[in-house]
Formats: sequence, C-alpha cells, structure tokens
Amino acid sequence: MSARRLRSVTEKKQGGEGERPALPATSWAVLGLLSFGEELSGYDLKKWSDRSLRFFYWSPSFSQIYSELKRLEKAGFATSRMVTQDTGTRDKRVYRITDAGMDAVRTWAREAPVDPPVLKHGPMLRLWLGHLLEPEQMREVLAQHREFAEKMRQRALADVEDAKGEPAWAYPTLTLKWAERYYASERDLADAMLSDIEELEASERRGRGTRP
Amino acid sequence: MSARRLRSVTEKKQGGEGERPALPATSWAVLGLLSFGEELSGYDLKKWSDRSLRFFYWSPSFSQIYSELKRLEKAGFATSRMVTQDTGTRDKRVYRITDAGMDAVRTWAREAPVDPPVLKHGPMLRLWLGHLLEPEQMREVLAQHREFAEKMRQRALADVEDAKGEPAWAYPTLTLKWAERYYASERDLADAMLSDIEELEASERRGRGTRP
DNA sequence: TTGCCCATGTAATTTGTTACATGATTTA
DNA sequence: TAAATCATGTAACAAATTACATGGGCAA
Repeated sequence: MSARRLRSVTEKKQGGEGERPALPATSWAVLGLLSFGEELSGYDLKKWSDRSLRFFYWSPSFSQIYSELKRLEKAGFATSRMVTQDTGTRDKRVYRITDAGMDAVRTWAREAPVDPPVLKHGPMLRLWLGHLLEPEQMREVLAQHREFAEKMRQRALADVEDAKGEPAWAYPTLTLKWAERYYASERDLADAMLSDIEELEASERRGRGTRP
Repeated sequence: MSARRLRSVTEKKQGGEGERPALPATSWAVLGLLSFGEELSGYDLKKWSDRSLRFFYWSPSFSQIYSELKRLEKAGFATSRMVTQDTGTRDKRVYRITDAGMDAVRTWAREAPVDPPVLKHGPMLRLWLGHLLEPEQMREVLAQHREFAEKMRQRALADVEDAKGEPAWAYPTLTLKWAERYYASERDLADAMLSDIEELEASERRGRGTRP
C-alpha cells in the first residue's frame, strides 16, 4: 500500500571514529547515574534509579545493574573497591566512574543518534482490543491507568520541589518537570479516551435504536 | 545443591482459575492481531503490527513474531496451514486464531491486572545528563525528538482518516486518536522543555554576570 | 527466637534483536 | 541480466527478568 520507511537501514552498528565499545542504552543509564560523581553500590544505584530514571526510562532490575557494573568496569569506565564496615553490615562493593568513563558517557550523550522512545502501553493494547471487552471493563482499565498516571505525576512534582534549588541538579530537575507534565498528559488522555468511549457507546445505542 | 522448590512462595506466576499458560504481553499482542479474524502469515502480521501496534506498543521483530506464532500454535490458540501458490511465489504458512485462542485473549484483555506502561525515553535520558552537554546539543536532541513526534502524530492522524467509517475498526480507531493526541503532547512537551532550557541558560548567564 | 525486611549478589530462564540463508519478483 | 526488494524463515547472540542463596539487624 505505501512506501512507509521510517528508518534508514544504513550503518547499523556505527563504528564511529575511536571504535567505541557501543554499549546499549541501559549501560549509559547506569554510567550516567555514576557521572554525578558519587561512589555507589549496586543497591544504591538501584535506589537512585528508582527515584530518577524511573520517570522517563524504566528502572533496570538489581541483577541487571550488577551485570552492567561489571561490564562498565571491564570497559574501564568504572572502578570498584570493597568496603568493609568496621562492624555490623556485610562487605560491599562500591563503584566510581573513571575519567575514561566520564569521557565516554559525555561523548555518548553528545553524539549518539537520537532514536525514538520505546513505549509499551499495556492499557492501550487492551483498549485496542475493545471488540473483546465490555464498556465497563474498558472504563475500569482506563480508570486504573489514570490513577497510575496521577500518582506518578504527583511523585515527579514532589521530587521537583525537593531538587529545585540545588544547582547541581538543574538538568535532572528539568527532566522531572518534563515528567510531571508527561504524566499530567497521560492522565488527561485517559479522560479524553473515556469520553470517546462513552460517545461511541452512545452512538451505537442510537444506531441500534434508529436503524433496526 | 538442594531440593528444588516446587512452587514459589509468593505465587509469582498467577495460577488463576483455569491454570492458564500465562503468556507475556507480546504474545497477547500477536494473538490480538489475529483476533480480528484474518488468516495471516508472519510477514503479514509484521506489517499489520507496524501499522497499528507501533503507535502505542512497540512492534516486535519478524523473528519474534515467528516464535510467538509457534508458541501460540503449541498452546492451541492458533492453527496454521501451508499455502502453496499455484504459481510464482514461495510456499508460506498462514495462521488463524482458534476458538480457544479467542477465549484466551478475551479473558486476558478483560481480566489481566492493569500494569503501568513501559517507557524508555532515550532523548530524556540524555537531557537528564545535561551537565555533560552543550546547550546547542540539547536543543538538537530535542529538535530531532520533536520532529519524530510530529511525524508519528501525522501518521496516526492519517490512519484515523483511513480507518474512520469502518465500524469493525471502531476501537482501533479510538486508540489511533489517542496516539494522535499522545504524539501531539510529546511534540508540545519538547517545545516546553526547549523553553525551560533557554530560560535556565539565560538565568545562568545572568548569574555569572551579576555575581562575580 | 522467630519471622521479616534490608542488603548483596549469582544462576537459570525468558525475551527480544541482529545476522544469516534462500528463492522469487520487480526494476534498472 | 544484474541488482534491489519482497517474502519467508532459522540460528546465534544479547538483554533483561525471575528465582535462588546468604547473612545481618530489628521488631513481634
């Protein structure tokens, strides 16, 4: 039917200049967390990830963070050391970004091709199958999604308040503001779709009535 | 080194009533495509997927569609047959949903828990690392993302026009309308963030100027 | 003093992508 | 008639999740 073509096939694995290792985005996300300079354990990183990345980039599982850290260390982008607490808690390994790591993540953030966000919208997938649902069930799916969106919006907003004022967090704060608006929009889109469904149902009822 | 546990304590794989196979969402997406009733090949399904799911649920690769189809057939949710064109083109295998499949996908769409959408927003990940970028590079990332969003919006809009009027496509059309609004919002959020960045830059310049 | 959550990881498994193979059909 | 493209898949690999293992601190 149509020549659609979104994406040029060319240069799949970009070999660039310095022949960088070409890590997946998730590695850059973890290295990005380290690029703020702190020395962090895998557990810490997971927590930070849940508090920041989560709003616009899904938060990886513990185990993946651990394996990303190993990969980053192997690539020379991070170093680690064991920390033995004087008493009490178990030993742990903490990671810190290296100069090479800062360089790499900076280059990635500056020069990688801008590729489209990945969205897997379960609720929409189900509404797309509206021919299998009762109207009441559609409303229920939308209502729960709306609730989720509003909760996320409020969290993002609260985190903006927390982070605002810290100049070091200026850009993370901007993305939190973006997230607050994004989830507000998700909420409003759910409301709009709810109306659309009501209207569709109403017109179907009219159709049945007037056109036997 | 020990007795393997028979059942996880927290019942991670919900065993519901009928002890359903518990497929991942992607399987339901493919089965959902078949639930409109057509007999389709893997290739066809990929094309349909690119034209519909794509807007709100990432389109799986060919190879994954093929393996999902095998799984669905094994589960009894689809049947397949070889089609030998009388002349010309190669043989191919086409799939059709079964009654059990219709039943399963309907039950899934009606009763599965509503879980949050998965978003991996690469452009935001990079802007979150604004401390590593020059303002000009941030603007570039946003500009490209905006362009992508607007292109998607236009496609969704065009597809709404195509599908509108077909009563069988009423619900898919609703989700296309949702998508049109979603990508409009993405575009507008990019613009808003662009302004925020300009403002931040300006205030930094002021800060440097007035407070040496 | 037992159960539970925090913290730290490794192993097994599943999900998803890219690369490859193959033939027929269109186009230059 | 050679090259690109459509169509159909399989195989190899990478990414990511869930399950499992382990120990310490703390609340009941």
